[in-house]
This record gives sequence, C-alpha cells and structure tokens, in this order.
Amino acid sequence: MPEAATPRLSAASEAWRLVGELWHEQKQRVTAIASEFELSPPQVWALRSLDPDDPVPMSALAETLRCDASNVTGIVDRLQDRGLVERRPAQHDRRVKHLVLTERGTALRAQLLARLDAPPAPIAALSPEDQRLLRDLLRRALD
Amino acid sequence: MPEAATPRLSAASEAWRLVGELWHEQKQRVTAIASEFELSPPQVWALRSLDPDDPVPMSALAETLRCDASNVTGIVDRLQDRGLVERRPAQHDRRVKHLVLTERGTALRAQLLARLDAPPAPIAALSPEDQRLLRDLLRRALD
DNA sequence: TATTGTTATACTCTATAACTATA
DNA sequence: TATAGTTATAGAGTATAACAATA
Repeated sequence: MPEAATPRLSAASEAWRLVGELWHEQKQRVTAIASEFELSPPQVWALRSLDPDDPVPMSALAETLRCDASNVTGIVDRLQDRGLVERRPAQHDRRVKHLVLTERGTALRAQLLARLDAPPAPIAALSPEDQRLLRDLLRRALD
Repeated sequence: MPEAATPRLSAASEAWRLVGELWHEQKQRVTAIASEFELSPPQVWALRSLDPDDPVPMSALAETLRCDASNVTGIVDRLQDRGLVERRPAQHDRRVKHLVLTERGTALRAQLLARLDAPPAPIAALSPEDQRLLRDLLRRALD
C-alpha cells in the first residue's frame, strides 16, 4: 500500500486492514480447495453452513450467505443436482423449504471442512502462544 | 457451526476460522461501501491497489487481484469509462500498458480508503490494548 | 394482504482458449 | 518464438422486480 495515501492508521484500522490482507491472500487457496471439490465459493459457504443435524429454510441460508434470496435458488439447485442437498417442505408451513444434507453431502462437507480449517502459512508460522493469543482476541472481538 | 462436525480445533485453526467469520460478517459492509461509489468489489480492490504515484502494468494488477489477466481488461475498461484510470503504453515495451489513476480516480480512491479502513464493530469494540495486540499479532503473521 | 421461494432480466466476475501486436 | 494484453465464450454470482403458492 502506498504510504502517501495512508499517512497513519489507528491500531484498530490497521488490524482491520491486516485481516483483509490475510483473507485476500488466502482467497486463492480457498478457491483452489473449492475447485478440488468442483464447487464454487458460494457453494462452499453454503455447504459449510448447513448443519447435518439441523435443517434450515432457504431464507436462513440466504441470510448466512448475505445475498438475496433469489440467488439461493440457483446455488441450491446446483448442490441438489449433485445429490448433496435436498429440499424438504416444512410441515408447519408449506411455503417454507428446509435444506437437508444428504449422506453424500454430509461426507463431502466433512472433507471440505478438514481442508478449509487447516490454518494457512501466516497463522501456522506463529508461535503456539501467539496462535492462542490471536484466537482469544478474535473470540473476544466476535463475542 | 455445528459441534458434531467440528469436534476440536487447534488454536491456529480456530483463529483462522474466526478470521474467516470476521471477514465474511463484514463482506456486506464492504459491498455496501462499494455500491455507494457505484463500484463492484473487484473494482474496489483494483482502485485500492493502484498507487497514484506508481503506475503498474495490467499484469501486476491481475496478480494483486489474484485473477486471470483477461478479467483485468474488463475491470479496467469500466474504471476507464468512468474516467478514474488511464492506460498509458510503457515506453520500454509498447506491449505493456501502465495503469495511471486520474485526478478524479485519486480523489475517489482517498474517499474510498477512508471508508474501508474504518474498523468494523467487532474490532472497534475491543479495548485499545487488545486492538494494539491484535495489530501486532497480525503484523507478525503477515511479515 | 403478507410471506416464501421461484422466475426473468441484466450486469459483472471468472477461467480457458484463441487472437493481436509487439518483442 | 515468446510475451502483454485483448477478445470470444461459457458458466456462475449478484440485485431488482414480478410472480406463484401458501398463509
């Protein structure tokens, strides 16, 4: 980043900017993992957020993905075409459709999470103490 | 995240996951800032990475954006149409085109950075000491 | 009437491959 | 021949608006 345009940042701003850099640096890795499983990034987030033991309505997924509900239709369509997810009409309100991971979807999700959760180089290289410190700070922030 | 599928994470993995959550939580905010300026997210990253005082070739931008060079053509086209960026053939090699921020582009970029760098709620709510700690840890990680 | 999810539309991003103009 | 950037193409994500079925 050019120094001229970024004279002096507060600790909070710099921390935030560094979070962005870290994430952006790793975007490629996440995309690469996604294509290993022949998934797009939004499909990865969807699969990740679905709980094998707790079906949720489409609308809940839209909220998690932070996108319009109309997009979820297509994203779920493609997951469903691959037999990873099923739509199940809710009993109390037949407008609502619950998303259920299939057996295949559950298995794939587990593999996916194992790959995604592996810490990237910048974090892995920190000392164990720093890793714990970072975790605790982020826990506190997101609490 | 469901507990069943995520039995126990190392500190590094959990820290990494929390970084992802923090970033994802804020994606909406970044998108909202982008549309305030009528920019798409990749356009924001492009504008952010361009240095008013240091023109770079298209290929360098592609590398920064972590996308194929062919995408940069369109992204830059749209920025150029709005008079924010100019292509300038390099002197030493006329195949190369340097990207130069216009006066308007430079001004808009400054406004944009001011908005983007404002720390989001989770970080802003940390104590000043925690903010510095977080910054220092991330600096160390990304070093 | 209001709400859930779908469809239609238009635009952008994305990678791959073929092309051009320079080198 | 090799390289920088463009164009062509196909697929996916994105928001908006209009719609169907249900409440």
